[in-house]
Amino acid sequence: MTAAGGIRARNRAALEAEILRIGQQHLATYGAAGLSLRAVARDLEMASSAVYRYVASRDELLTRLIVAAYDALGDHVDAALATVPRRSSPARRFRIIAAATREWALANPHEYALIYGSPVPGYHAPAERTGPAGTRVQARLVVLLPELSGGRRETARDRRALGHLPETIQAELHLSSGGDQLIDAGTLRRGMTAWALVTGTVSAEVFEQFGADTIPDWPAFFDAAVDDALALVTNP
Amino acid sequence: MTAAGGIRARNRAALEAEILRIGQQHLATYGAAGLSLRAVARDLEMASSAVYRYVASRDELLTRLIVAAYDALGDHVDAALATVPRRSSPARRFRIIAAATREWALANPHEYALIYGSPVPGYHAPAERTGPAGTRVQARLVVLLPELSGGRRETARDRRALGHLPETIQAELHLSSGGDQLIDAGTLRRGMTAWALVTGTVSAEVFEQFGADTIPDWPAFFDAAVDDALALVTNP
DNA sequence: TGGAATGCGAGAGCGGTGCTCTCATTTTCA
DNA sequence: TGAAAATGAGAGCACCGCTCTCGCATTCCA
Repeated sequence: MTAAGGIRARNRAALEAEILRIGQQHLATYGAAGLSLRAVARDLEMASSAVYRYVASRDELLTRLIVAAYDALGDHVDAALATVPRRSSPARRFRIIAAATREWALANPHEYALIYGSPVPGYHAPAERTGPAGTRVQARLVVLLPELSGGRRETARDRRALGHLPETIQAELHLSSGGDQLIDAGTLRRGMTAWALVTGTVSAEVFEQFGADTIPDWPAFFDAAVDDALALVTNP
Repeated sequence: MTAAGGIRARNRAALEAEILRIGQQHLATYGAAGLSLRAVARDLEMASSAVYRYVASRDELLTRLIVAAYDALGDHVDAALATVPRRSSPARRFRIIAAATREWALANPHEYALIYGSPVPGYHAPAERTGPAGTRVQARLVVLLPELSGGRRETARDRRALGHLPETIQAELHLSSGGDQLIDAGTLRRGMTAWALVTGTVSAEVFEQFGADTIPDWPAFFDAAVDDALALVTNP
């Protein structure tokens, strides 16, 4: 018995997109562990074996969902940044990026878990596929750092910790924004630590690492943490 | 065909312990997603149905593994603290707790993922079972905070964020250590943020959230982050 | 001490999963 | 138009969580 109608008519790209869409839906509903290719196939009214024409494996679908999640977060952050004047203060932009990240994480906890939680099964998301989408938010942050940083105090330890990373970042910065600002190891190191503070706080809230209902006012807690993160970068 | 010999002889407690042990082994090897009751049963040379006499479900085993992971981390931190004089400075003790947490996380990434990563499947670890073991490290930290904190500056936002939490903690502190030190909302809030910074940094390393091989010297990066976390608490 | 109650392990079985293989059909294109 | 490629379905394999029943061993207790 052949499936209803029109399935065959949809072209490959549309079908791949629909598989991703249904996958996102299942991910949001059941979480990564509950994601099943067979269930996706059922929603598509296709035989489970047929979806393997479009997705090589479950891990392949998971990888696509990770990329999609990175992109969704990136879009959300960019949209938030777009609501604010182009040359608003870097501190304000930092706060907006942090707040948008928290918002998106709370609205999409399973997607957030996919990218900022533990790597799902035993499998390792291939960096060459998640890379470009995965660094969008960090890229938005890095461009703020030079202006944000009060002074370029850097320690020998900062330089040791990051090695040639500042120069690498510097080159990319130069290419993308054309800015000629200098990123020293201290600023970059503190910026990365500040971001770890933000994501650590978001994870604490989303994953209830302090226990459920321990923090009565998470928005206030988060704002305070973001202020601390900012102070970390601006007052070395 | 009945299993080899002596299985029946082991009493219930020993068998439960062995199930946990094999579970830990599988967890460390294959990760939480690869944990299978049937595979544990095979290692025990038992029928899969028989292990259900000792473990109600896979989630039940997972919950026990979470508790065990919390305890192992707590033991590791306590052991590290024990190598240092009883009245060493709170800053030194903070550093030891942070370093021990990182050590343990790197040595046991899957266990770390279980407790500081994303909540595993769709299931929610019952707080009444993970609670006592889950707060051991935090308890070690909290007792350091009053002495660590330079001044008790607290903002209205700190008080709003934490509500009655300081009093609750205070009462528990008084019971356990008998100390009469006061924890204000500012100190506690900054202490929790500092801990989020530490776990955020550990997660960044263990889960490769900055990308693989981005940070050339993680020990140096981590030490710098811990110094920032300490500064956050001591210099409000 | 002997019978009853309980504990325990094994096996079969249900519905689910990922994935592969084959086969028939459709579409594409030279 | 006819060969080649793409597509979908179905059967099937091995694995999973979990349940049920059955037989045997142990324990308890009258």
